[in-house]
Amino acid sequence: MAPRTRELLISAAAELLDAGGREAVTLREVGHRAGVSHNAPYKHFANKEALLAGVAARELTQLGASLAALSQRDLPADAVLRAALREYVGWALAYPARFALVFSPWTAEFGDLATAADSSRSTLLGIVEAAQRAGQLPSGDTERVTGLLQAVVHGAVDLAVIGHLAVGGKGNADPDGLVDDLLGYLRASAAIVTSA
Amino acid sequence: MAPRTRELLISAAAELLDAGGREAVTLREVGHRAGVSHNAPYKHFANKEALLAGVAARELTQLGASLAALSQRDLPADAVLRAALREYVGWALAYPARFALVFSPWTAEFGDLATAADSSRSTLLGIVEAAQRAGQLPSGDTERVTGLLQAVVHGAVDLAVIGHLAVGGKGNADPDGLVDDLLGYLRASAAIVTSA
DNA sequence: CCAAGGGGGTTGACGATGTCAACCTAACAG
DNA sequence: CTGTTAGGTTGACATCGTCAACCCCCTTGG
Repeated sequence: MAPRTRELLISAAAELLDAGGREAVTLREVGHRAGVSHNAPYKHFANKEALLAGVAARELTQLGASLAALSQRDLPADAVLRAALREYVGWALAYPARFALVFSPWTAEFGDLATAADSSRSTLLGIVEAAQRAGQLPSGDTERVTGLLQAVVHGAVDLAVIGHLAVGGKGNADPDGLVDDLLGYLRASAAIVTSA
Repeated sequence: MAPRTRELLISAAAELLDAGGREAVTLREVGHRAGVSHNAPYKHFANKEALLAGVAARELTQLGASLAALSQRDLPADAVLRAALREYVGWALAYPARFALVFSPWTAEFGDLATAADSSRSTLLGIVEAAQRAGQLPSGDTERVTGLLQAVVHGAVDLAVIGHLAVGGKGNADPDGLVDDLLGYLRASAAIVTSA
């Protein structure tokens, strides 16, 4: 009566991931924490990588859902954009190992992951498009603008997580500071691109 | 008379890394490819992570040296900046696994790595400063501008390596296209920021 | 010249881990 | 009632990281 085993396995894996990084996730310990025995995971996942893909898919799905919820609560477009960035940055800084897992190279064979990625990307496209209409981001090819937005934010967050640098010199532990810096930068770029 | 064993080990590890990612790097196979027996690596590195840190340090050092060489050949500042970006992007796309390794979370205990990182960062600072003087990048706090430049480029490259997106919709396999897109974006932001 | 020491290498062992194979059992379909 | 199957179990195996013990030059101080 516990078809929730699959979810328990994913949660246990996420715990281990948070505690000790990817290497700390061992199939056996995952099984143990889920209350099943060392080979039970194979009844739900083809192998270890598939389990990790399951974790990544769950994270991406939740993130996408948060963004979708944001864009439904009718707020001004700039507030939605800011909140979306805070969501993303806050998640990455709170769970750096999950962030690293989600944005690590995946082979194309994990359908769930691809689906979750597509879904959250299209939500993001909607947010960007609204921000464009509100003049908060450069008009023009939404795909392109979204790509650049993703690049700036993802790059800043990744470097902050690693600790290689702090954008704006404010240190890397503060999501709000990071978001403010990035938004300021984006607005400046937006101004010139829209006027060109 | 082969005190080159350490370098051989690093090269072997890099090979395995390229061929199959981090998981494919096994201490035993590294030893074998270097012509020594399993456990010889422990005479040169404390453990597997230290060996990988050695690989990362070598990559970072080489990249830094390339940038330093570029900034010495007296070229116009914008050409140096462009060439530096091409170097970085080309390296990352050619050796995605090394790129992922270098920009993965490192514990602070690897001196070589920190040294290499500091060195190449200061070279980059010099390039950015020259570009600022030439009006190719916004004037103002060089640290901050460098940080943003790094964020945009690193983010775009990381996403391209993963395949999650292509900046500008041009696909992700073309270093030159990526550099052109990024430079166009940077110039646009430079224009507004300097004029403000 | 010799002895001491250590850098660099070897073999052997051990525990942990991913994965395969075989078996079990309860639920459910025909 | 009978077969199938999803979900779980135990046992075994090869591989991997790592530790311990040993060994062989080469250097270096006396």
